[in-house]
Amino acid sequence: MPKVETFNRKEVLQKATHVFHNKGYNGTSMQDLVDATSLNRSSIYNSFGSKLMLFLEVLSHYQTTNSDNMAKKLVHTHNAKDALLVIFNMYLDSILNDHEKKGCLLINCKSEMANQEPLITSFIDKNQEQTLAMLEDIVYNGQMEKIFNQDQTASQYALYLFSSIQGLRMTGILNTDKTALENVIHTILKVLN
Amino acid sequence: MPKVETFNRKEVLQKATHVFHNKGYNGTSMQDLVDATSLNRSSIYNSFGSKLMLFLEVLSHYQTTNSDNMAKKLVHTHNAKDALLVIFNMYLDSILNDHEKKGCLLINCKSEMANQEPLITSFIDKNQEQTLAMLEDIVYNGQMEKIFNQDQTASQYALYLFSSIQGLRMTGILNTDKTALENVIHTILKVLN
DNA sequence: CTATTTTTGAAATGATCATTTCAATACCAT
DNA sequence: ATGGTATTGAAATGATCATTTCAAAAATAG
Repeated sequence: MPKVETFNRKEVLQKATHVFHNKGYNGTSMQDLVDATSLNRSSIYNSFGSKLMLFLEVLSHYQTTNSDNMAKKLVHTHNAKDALLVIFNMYLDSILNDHEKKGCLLINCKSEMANQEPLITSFIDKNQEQTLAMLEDIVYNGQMEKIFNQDQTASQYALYLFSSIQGLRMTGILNTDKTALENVIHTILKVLN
Repeated sequence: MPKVETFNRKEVLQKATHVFHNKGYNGTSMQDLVDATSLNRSSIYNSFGSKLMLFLEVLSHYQTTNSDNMAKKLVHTHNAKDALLVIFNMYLDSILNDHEKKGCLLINCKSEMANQEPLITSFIDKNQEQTLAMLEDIVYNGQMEKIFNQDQTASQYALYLFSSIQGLRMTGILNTDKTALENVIHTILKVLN
């Protein structure tokens, strides 16, 4: 039948991700997105609906990419302590590669939009629940293996770790001293031993 | 000589702070500021220069207000551990009172603008240095009093605490369970004993 | 090759953006 | 009171905002 979508949706999403990550949601204009994707304005609306819907898809793509990446690395870990180290080192890497001080897209998004766009808020909320579940699972396993103490429940430690990750990523925007950040990670994880 | 500034500058700054805190820098329009301050558009430009300059003054006012508040509470503390508890409980209070999920203005600002506006970046940088210095001082005193261990230097612990505060404040945007957050604070501070 | 369906391109929409302009107004020193 | 100066109000600026419109182009199925 018809002419079919010619562009590669993932490529377009990646280009849009870069723009939103650089300038934030409110700082990004439709013109920015047209320029970055080299898609026509009407094609964007046709394929994604609106700026907000495109942004939601960008967030989804960003999250999927990152958690796939993490899952791949977690496969090769041997115990819970290893797993947490892998996770924290992934965040450290993204800090050290973030030469433009952009921060984490999801954290920026929460900071910018949690009190403005219900669709965004519930997306972030779901994302957080997933992250907390993953962390709780790791901690629980570590406690079963007697690698981690039981001073707090796995759920409590998970929230602590989640909070620590966000703090690390925010700190890393303006403080990029690798040794100092490694030391922070070491201090964060110490309490679990 | 002339007609003199009729409005109260601090009141205007407070009203502007509310708008910027609610909607972020890019989400706030000059019209929003005119409406909120009931100042004339030209009076704002006349008195503050531009949207960015007004925002910088808002940040400065926000920071001063908060650190004055903190200094007042720190006077009544008896030791370093008390001091840290007072600080973390102030952040906990602002989380529990933040029913609109606005987060911390300074953290939001770093997330939104650290990679965009050099004037903002250097402001935030100075603010961070001050906070780190304060934390280092408290930790140092705690170590002298043998209340805190010396596993890390005061400077290292200060960065860890700074990171933890930012994480707590970000976590508190969507997780406002008081008991859970108190538990996170307890876990954060445990490593210093 | 043609009919059908969708994506395009480019322009138009009307709202809103930050900032400027300038006459009118309000104040203070004299 | 009055002259001089700074603040005001209201409108204008021109750029940019997100989104829509619609004819032209492109691609597949028959």
